[in-house]
Amino acid sequence: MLIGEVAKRAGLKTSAIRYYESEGLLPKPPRQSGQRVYDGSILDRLALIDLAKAAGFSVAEIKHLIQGFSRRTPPGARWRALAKRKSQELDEAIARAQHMKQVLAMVTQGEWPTFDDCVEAMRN
Amino acid sequence: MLIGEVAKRAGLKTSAIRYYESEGLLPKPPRQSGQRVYDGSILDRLALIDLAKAAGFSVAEIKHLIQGFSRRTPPGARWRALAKRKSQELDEAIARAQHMKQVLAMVTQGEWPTFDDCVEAMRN
DNA sequence: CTACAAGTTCAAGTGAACTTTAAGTCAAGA
DNA sequence: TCTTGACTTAAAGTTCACTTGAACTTGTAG
Repeated sequence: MLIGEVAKRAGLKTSAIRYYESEGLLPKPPRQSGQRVYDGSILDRLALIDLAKAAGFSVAEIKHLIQGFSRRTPPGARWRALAKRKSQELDEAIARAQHMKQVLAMVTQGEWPTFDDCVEAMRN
Repeated sequence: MLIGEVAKRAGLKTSAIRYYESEGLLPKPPRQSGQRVYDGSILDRLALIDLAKAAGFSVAEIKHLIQGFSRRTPPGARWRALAKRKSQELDEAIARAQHMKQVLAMVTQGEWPTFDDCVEAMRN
C-alpha cells in the first residue's frame, strides 16, 4: 500500500500521515524508490491514534503512549496515570458543556426585554 | 475606570480587552488624554462575553450576538438559531467526551498482553 | 526635573495540528 | 518520448484567541 491508499482507507490526508510519522506517532515504513510502502498494520496503528485522539490526547501525549506500546508491553503505570488525569479533564469538560447548554437554554427559552435583563438572568 | 482597573475586576489582561474592542465585541469608550475611560456597564458586557464563551461561542459568533443585542432587541431568531446549532454541537461534544471516558476506562481497567489485543478490544 | 507606572498603537509572536506550496522524482501508458 | 498522476521534501501558511514587544505619551510623586 502506498500512502495515498492508506490515507483513503483511514479517511485522512496524506499530509496527516506524513505529519504523524514526523512526530514519531508512526514507524518509518520501508521505501520502494523513495515511496513509503505500508502493510495492513498501519491501519491498526492509525485506528489506535484515532481512538487516542477521541480520548482527548494530544499528539505529543499519543507519542508517549505509542512508545509505551511499541515496547510490546501492555498499558502500564504510565498509561494509567495519563488516563486518570485525562479522565478527570473529561469530567470537567462534560460539566462545562452541560453548563453551556443551560446557558443556551436560558437564552432560547427566556424572554428578556433588554440586554441587561438577559445578562442579569444569566448570572443565576 | 481605566483599562487596568477593568481588567483587574473582570479577571482579564488589558490586552484581551483591547482585543475584544478591536474585534467589535466591546464599544469604543470615550477617551481622556488618549486613555480609555469605562463606566460600570463594561463589566456587564464582559460578563456577557464570558457567558457566551462559556456557551462555546467563538469570538466571531459573539460579535454577531452582541450586534443583535446592541439594537436593544431581546434575543431574537438569530440568537435562537445559533443557540440551537450550538446546543447540538454541545450534545455531540458531550457524547464524544463520554466515549473518550469509556475508552480510557478500558485502557486502565483491562489487561491486554499485546498492542494488537488492545487495539482490537477498543474497537468494540 | 526626573522617575515611574500605566496607558497608547501596530506589528509580530504563540501553540496545536495540520495543510499547502514549490520544486523535484519516478513508473506506467499512449 | 511525452505526459500523467502519485509520490518526495522542506518550508511556509492556516486558524483561533490572545500575548508580547517596541516605541511612544501622559499623569503623578519626590
